Amino acid sequence: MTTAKRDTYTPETLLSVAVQVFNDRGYDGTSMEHLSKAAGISKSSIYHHVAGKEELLRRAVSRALDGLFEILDEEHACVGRAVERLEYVVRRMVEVLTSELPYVTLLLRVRGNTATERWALERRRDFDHRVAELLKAAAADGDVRGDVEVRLATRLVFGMINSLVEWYRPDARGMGAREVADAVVVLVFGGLRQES
Amino acid sequence: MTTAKRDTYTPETLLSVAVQVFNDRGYDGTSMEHLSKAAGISKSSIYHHVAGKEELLRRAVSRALDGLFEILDEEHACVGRAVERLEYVVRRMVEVLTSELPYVTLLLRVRGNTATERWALERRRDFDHRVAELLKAAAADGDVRGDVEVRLATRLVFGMINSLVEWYRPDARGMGAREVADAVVVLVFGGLRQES
DNA sequence: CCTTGTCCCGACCGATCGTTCGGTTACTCT
DNA sequence: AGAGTAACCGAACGATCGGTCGGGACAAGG
Repeated sequence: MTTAKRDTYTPETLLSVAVQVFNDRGYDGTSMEHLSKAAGISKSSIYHHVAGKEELLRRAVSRALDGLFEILDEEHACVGRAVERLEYVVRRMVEVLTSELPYVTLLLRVRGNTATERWALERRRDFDHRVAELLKAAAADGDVRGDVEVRLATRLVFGMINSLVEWYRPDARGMGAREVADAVVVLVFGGLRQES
Repeated sequence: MTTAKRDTYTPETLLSVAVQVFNDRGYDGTSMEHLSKAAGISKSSIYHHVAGKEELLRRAVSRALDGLFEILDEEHACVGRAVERLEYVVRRMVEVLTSELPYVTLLLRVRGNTATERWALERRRDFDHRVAELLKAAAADGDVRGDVEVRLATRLVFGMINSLVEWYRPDARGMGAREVADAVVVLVFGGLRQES
């Protein structure tokens, strides 16, 4: 009775379809007609499951943001030397980006046209600031180079990590999330140059 | 007679206004009504200068792509050790990104919904491949670490550089294009860790 | 059998989309 | 002054937008 198997849509399964289309065409470039074609149900049927287009967006970016913020509550992100906590957060960010790829992709592309989008942008900024403070602490410890501004370095590192959503595809053989996380950590902390 | 001063719009001046609005609201999220408000002329007047919305997009991404491809033709990008050519290209990319910021921003956000957008994506891929070959050559020379896949490293470095369009603003005091270029080169090649 | 509720549909709503058109200004050149 | 034209405008086009509405199909429970 509780979780009887249904072959119909739930708000969650519909969301996974919608997010894919949003990422393909862009949120503004996606019409409810596009969604209905992709989901295989009529346009009006969508409104039986969700309140509208913007609710789909809100659910998606919420899921992405929740996944990111959970990182900061984990033990390894809270205790220990700042530079090690930073490395842990970077690695976990890559893991969340890859495991929640379509949702994070959508989050990183919101422009701020609606109230929902502006709320998403604000929460993103909060997360960025939390990580920036971590890097600042690592710099104060002397574990991170001091010749690059903390704010600037944070943005560049975020840029590298967030670029995952532009090219990472989970089905690519020989390129697991773990391998990407290792590469990101190596490049972020060690750089491109050969260490002889 | 040749370049008599006019206080009216040309396709170029109109483009600079349009690109700003495109970047604010997203291309699909921008209506011709939005453009007319921002430009201070009526919607129909826009069509006196350009063929339509898509031509504005094509002009903008063309300008960005031309600026990027010109880098590869410059002397320092063609002669010398691969790792040094790579460093030059990275530095010049940052300069082009900052000097042509709104146009490159628009370029990096096209999704591929129209023929124009797909053409832009294809040219972008060409450019990426050219730089990837440079990094590959540097790896063959032994000047770049071999424990990270060339393709992966290229994408991550591009991600860091391209993220400029998400936060760099030319009016920010104390943060010139030169300073950003230096920081990018330092981080890309040397990494975040303190070199003692 | 009949009711109840879930799930879905076609038809339609007012609004807005990108674009077109006929016509009016306002400046340039002779 | 008159002709020519670049720049602009309001009104309207068909299409599509996000969303609504009344009702049909179908399974579960009585």
